[in-house]
Amino acid sequence: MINRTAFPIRRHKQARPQELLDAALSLFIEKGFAAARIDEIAARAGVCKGTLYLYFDSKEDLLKALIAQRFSSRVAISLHETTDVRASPDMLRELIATWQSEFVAGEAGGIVNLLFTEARNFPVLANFWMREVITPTRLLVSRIVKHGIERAEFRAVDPDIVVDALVLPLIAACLHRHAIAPYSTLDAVPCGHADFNGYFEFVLEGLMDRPADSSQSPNRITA
Amino acid sequence: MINRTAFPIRRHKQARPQELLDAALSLFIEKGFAAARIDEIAARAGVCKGTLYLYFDSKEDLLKALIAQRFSSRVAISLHETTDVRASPDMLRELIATWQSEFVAGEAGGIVNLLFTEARNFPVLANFWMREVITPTRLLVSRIVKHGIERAEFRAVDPDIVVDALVLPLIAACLHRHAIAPYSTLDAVPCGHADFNGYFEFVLEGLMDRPADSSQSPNRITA
Amino acid sequence: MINRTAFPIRRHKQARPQELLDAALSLFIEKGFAAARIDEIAARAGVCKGTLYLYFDSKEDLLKALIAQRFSSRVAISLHETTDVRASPDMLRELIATWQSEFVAGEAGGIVNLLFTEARNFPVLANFWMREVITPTRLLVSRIVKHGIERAEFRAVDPDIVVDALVLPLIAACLHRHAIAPYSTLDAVPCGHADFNGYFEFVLEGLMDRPADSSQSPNRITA
Amino acid sequence: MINRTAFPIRRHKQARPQELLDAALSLFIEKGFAAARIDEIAARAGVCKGTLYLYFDSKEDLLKALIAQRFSSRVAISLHETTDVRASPDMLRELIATWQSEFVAGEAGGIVNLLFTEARNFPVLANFWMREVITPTRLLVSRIVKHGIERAEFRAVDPDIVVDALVLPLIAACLHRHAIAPYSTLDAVPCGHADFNGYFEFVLEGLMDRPADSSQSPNRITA
DNA sequence: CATGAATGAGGGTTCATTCAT
DNA sequence: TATGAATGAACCCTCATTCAT
Repeated sequence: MINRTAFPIRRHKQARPQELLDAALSLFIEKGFAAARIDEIAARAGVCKGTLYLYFDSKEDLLKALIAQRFSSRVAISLHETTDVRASPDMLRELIATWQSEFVAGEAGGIVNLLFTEARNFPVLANFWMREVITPTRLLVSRIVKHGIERAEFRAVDPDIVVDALVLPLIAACLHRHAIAPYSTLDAVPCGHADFNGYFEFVLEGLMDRPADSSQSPNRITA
Repeated sequence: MINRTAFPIRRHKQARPQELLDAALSLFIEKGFAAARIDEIAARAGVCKGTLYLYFDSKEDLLKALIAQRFSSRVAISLHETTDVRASPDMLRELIATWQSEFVAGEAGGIVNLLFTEARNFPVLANFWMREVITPTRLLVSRIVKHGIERAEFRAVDPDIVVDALVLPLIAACLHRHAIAPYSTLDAVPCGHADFNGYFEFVLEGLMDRPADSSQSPNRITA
Repeated sequence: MINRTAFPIRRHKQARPQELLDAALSLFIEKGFAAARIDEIAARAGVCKGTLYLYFDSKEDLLKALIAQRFSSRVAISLHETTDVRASPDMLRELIATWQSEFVAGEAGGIVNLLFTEARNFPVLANFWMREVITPTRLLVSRIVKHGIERAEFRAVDPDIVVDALVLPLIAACLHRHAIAPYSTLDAVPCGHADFNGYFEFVLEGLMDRPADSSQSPNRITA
Repeated sequence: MINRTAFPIRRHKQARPQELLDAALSLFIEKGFAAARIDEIAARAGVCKGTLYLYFDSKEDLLKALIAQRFSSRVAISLHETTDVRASPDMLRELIATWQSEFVAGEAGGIVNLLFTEARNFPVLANFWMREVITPTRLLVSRIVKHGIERAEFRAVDPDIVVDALVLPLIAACLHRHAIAPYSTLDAVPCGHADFNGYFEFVLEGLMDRPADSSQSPNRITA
């Protein structure tokens, strides 16, 4: 049908599985798992339907492979790596910036949205989200906060509350960005700032025992 | 088979459409739109499959009717009602408590989750969410904050940031509660406190120009 | 497509399952389980593909239902019923005649052939054949023979050998009739006589201690 | 990948077709024609799937080649060879023993089972069975019996009946052994004696005009 | 109005066959 | 000659929708 012969047909290709995974991920994100058609995934990867089954046992297997690859490696490991680093407000700032750029602004958030959408049908996703993402992230932020409190940089607040203040808005912004924004014509009012810098400083100020000179805050409005 | 009409068990026929809508909503929330079976919706409403089509043209029509009825009226109106009330920190406290009890702790959050899940296939849901929920809520919170700043109760911060701090965690907690928690075996570490009181006080303290005596804060940890 | 409307469409029909079973059996016998198409079974029963799944869970379920119905009831029970009857050579004669007319001459043998063909893929069939058909049949014949020996009507031979002599040829003839004969153009030489009377008398004569006057035997050839 | 030709492990290329035929036959016997996978046949022959198509046009072609080679030559010829031998009871005894050991006890019966199973789809198999196996076998046995009757060793019975008595149980036992026994857990009661000696003597005794001293029969039970 | 048996398009999956290397 | 990745027709099964009763 399609002029395959016009371009050199790529065979014996080791990259096939990855192409299929990429195609599957993009379609799962676009349409959801159930609505994504095997034919379309294969077509997007430039192969026909049967070829997909040379590399993956089933549609569900595609999703599981995606989880194993995209989450367990990239996301989780990148978080664990920072676990040992010395805690500091700058670390928090950096962590939030990374999350924001990757999950809210970037496309990785599509996976998070997929995860929330499909957790019902694939409970392994729910467990993965808790074990590999939420738990280590909350732990990391919690440690930094405790460290700050011990060194008297921060007020003595319940660290879990600070974790909520830092992590939950990012999740909400991520889900809004990928589940709502693309389909709404009314996104003039953003849900969650494109740039969380201001938000982070606000939380940090709330952590400081004495906002020495709050006029320095970039969030201050000079009426 | 049996002449059920002989018994007064049969509800008024006028209630039929509403029973079907209720059944549809509960199943959409439980299983998602795609996975909800017409047979099961009809069965839950106490009628047979064919009867459903006397009242609704299609499965999609069911969801659209639900949107028109449940979303546009109940949820939105309850929020609008509070719009005109005089702004104050207590109002914020109350607003957050209402949200928390209804959407995070209660079952109404299932609708929010459905909304996020199906916005892709039914963009009207995305628009509804923005127009009827997010925009008025943010506007309301924003007014209260501005009012507080004008009266010098609050520091002069960007009101949108406070809105983010108050609204986004509630959304994240709501979605976590309904999309992740029921399917995860690892919810020992909650995502978002069951009770947002502590969180709210933390944000409020961050809003105060001088946390005069922060030892009054319930979040303070007495080392 | 087909002028369904020409004939009154039969709906609400309780006979549907049986019509489907009949259609399935005839196609399984004709083509084997694997080669029988669900579409064709449904068409032969006068319904469309999906209708079949209102009554049976799967293609395999069709076969299992057939086994339960055709084997466990008709064949097995008819054999068990005769278990208590008083043993006699006439009983043997009758038993063999019944088998011959039903399994060799009649269509029931198609089921036996199906059973031999599909036992590999559905071991339950092999067990059923042994438990419900072979074991009780051999037991019955064995009892009759033992009874005859005790009453000195028969020579004292190993009953199992007589069972072999009576049962195995019937099985072979049945399988030949349904697996080979319809597809061979060379069946001029039959494999197993159409009528087992002569064969039975031959075996019976072999059982008699003294073929008193073998000239009475119908098998005797007067050279 | 690895240059296998560097090692003498690679068989002569001329042997390739035969290796494929052997692999195909063994798989056809094990799983049946339809369930045997081309991939597995090729793998068992030590080549890859595509190579098979260098030697055979299709899966069906494989079976046809097998028929031409294995069935028409080996089996049939071995039977024809005995056709000319002088008839005698000992010949019958030997013939039955050969059949028993080869087709019932041995693996050659798998071919017979394959033949019965696939005759429907490949009528040439049915014709082969009749022309090359059944007809000559029955003819041979018939001749021996007639010879015995002429020499007054046997009673004057219809030779076809004796053929049935001798041939059909072997066929039934063969098919039972290969189609039922491997898949049944209830083979405690055998269908057809493992050793047909007793059976043969029983038939032979029935053939004798006067079982002069039947106490010599090994089948006699000494009550 | 209400029923529920029937429909049939469309999905995921298998596997004999092909063909560029 | 040999490979094995790719193909795609055909299968079983699902389920929203229809319609005779």
